[in-house]
Amino acid sequence: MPKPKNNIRTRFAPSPTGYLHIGGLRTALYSYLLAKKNKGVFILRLEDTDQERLVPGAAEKLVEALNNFGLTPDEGLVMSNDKISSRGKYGPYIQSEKIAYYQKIAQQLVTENKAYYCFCSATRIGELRSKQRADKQIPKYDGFCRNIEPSEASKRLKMGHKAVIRYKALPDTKVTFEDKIYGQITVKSDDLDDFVILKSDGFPTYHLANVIDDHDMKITQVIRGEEWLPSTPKHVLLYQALNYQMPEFVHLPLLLNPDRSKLSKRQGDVAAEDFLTKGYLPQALLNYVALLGWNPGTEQEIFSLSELIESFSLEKINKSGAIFDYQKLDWFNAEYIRKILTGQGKEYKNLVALSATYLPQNKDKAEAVLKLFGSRINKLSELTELSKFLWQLPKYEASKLIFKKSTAQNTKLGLQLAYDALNSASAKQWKNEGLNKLLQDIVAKNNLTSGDVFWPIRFALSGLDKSPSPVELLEFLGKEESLKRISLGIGKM
RNA sequence: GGCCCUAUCGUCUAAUGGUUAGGACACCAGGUUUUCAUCCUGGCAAUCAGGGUUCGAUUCCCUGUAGGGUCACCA
Repeated sequence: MPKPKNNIRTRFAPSPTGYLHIGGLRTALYSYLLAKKNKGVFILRLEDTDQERLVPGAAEKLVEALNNFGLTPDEGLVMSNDKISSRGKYGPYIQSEKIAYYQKIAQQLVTENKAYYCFCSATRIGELRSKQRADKQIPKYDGFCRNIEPSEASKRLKMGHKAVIRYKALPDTKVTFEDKIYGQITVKSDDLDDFVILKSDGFPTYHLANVIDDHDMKITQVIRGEEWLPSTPKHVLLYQALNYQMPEFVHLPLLLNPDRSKLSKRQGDVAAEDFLTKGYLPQALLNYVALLGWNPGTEQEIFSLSELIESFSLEKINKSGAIFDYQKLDWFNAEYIRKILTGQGKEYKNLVALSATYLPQNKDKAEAVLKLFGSRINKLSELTELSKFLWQLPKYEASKLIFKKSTAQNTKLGLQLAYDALNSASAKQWKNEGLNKLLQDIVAKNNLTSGDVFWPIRFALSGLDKSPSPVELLEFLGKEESLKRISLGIGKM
């Protein structure tokens, strides 16, 4: 029996910042898609090796955020019974729980003379760097501790001197690796620093922990943002030094601000959760973000998650960064809202429930409000403002009741006739078709135009230049409230 | 500044060694409608520049230019 050729294992390995970055969402999505496409495994791991930047509850938030988008990990950090837990046999999936192991490996590299203890203080390093900068040199560690004898080093460690472990990069060699997106990349080792792999607090740096974990978790594709491309040679060096099998590197083009810089907090929202609270649907956001830097090779734009899995391929990812365009996102969101509104299933119920959160005083009316404004909004949060006039009597100038092609006389007549007709309308008639016929009849039988009847009623009901149709409003407001508003209108004439 | 990456409408993108360079968003105009939105029709708009290679280059190569990323005991 031949073994399955591609036992794909991908991972999303964020650091716990307290929120899911929109770029991270896309990285997670692509990782998820590649795994699912190949019947592989998608893993969530937490890279929390920076003790100074610990954010409480960050792991939970991350798992939840991913769940919101349907990107549930097969392995690693998962939610069960509202609590975070680990699943899988390659853990720990939280790096801070694995410190001793990283230390052991770092020390092993020292033993093998592939790394060394460095006792330089932060002050010395800082001064070195500023001097180098002043001299227009590349800031780089000068190798001061490179040749300290092992016996000397252990003596100083025993005396309690603080030290980091640095990787010993060999001079005059080249590091070459193949990136699935960017192709072959070669860097001279002289351009590489003797980089730190273990910090003086005993925690590993990203470079070390990431390489060890990806190896331990048998990751086959390292998928991450392009900002990691310059440090990948360091990782390649570590893979070689540790005799690990190299994974495939897949660096994704960056998501950009409108000014083409890396997408940042400064210039708008970057937390996926913020988009959700603003009334973007997770499906829409995911769909939009999927198409930033990747295309299906067809002209299809609307994709469900399963359709994305179906169509996804690494080959269709492009190399240049993509500006995050809110207008296009709005369009996607509007498309999803409109599409969901035509159905009646689970998605529809969900949408109604979501809408209710934007109508805190009138939650029970969410479905009707959605029906009224669904085709008029880009995001659900707009419901709050748009629906305001439904809950309070409109204020407006009498002249506004008159349609531009109409007269005061006809308007007043139209309103009055409509009032009478509506007043005697039965409950059964108080529905879209019935109401429409009723108003049409008034127009036809009294030699009036639509503008003489429909416009003033709509205006009397809404007090707005732009609103849903009078029939829709009548239906929503009900007989009593509608008649009240119309008679107030007549009173103004 | 060193290193690395990138370059098609304003934006996201498709395509090709020979095309009227396609689509979507946005924008504009028209139609439908009582208004708005939806919907329909149409329009505007791009291969960064200069050299090669070639019968022919937007596509391949080089240089330039522009933009970005990165140069931490952060990830």
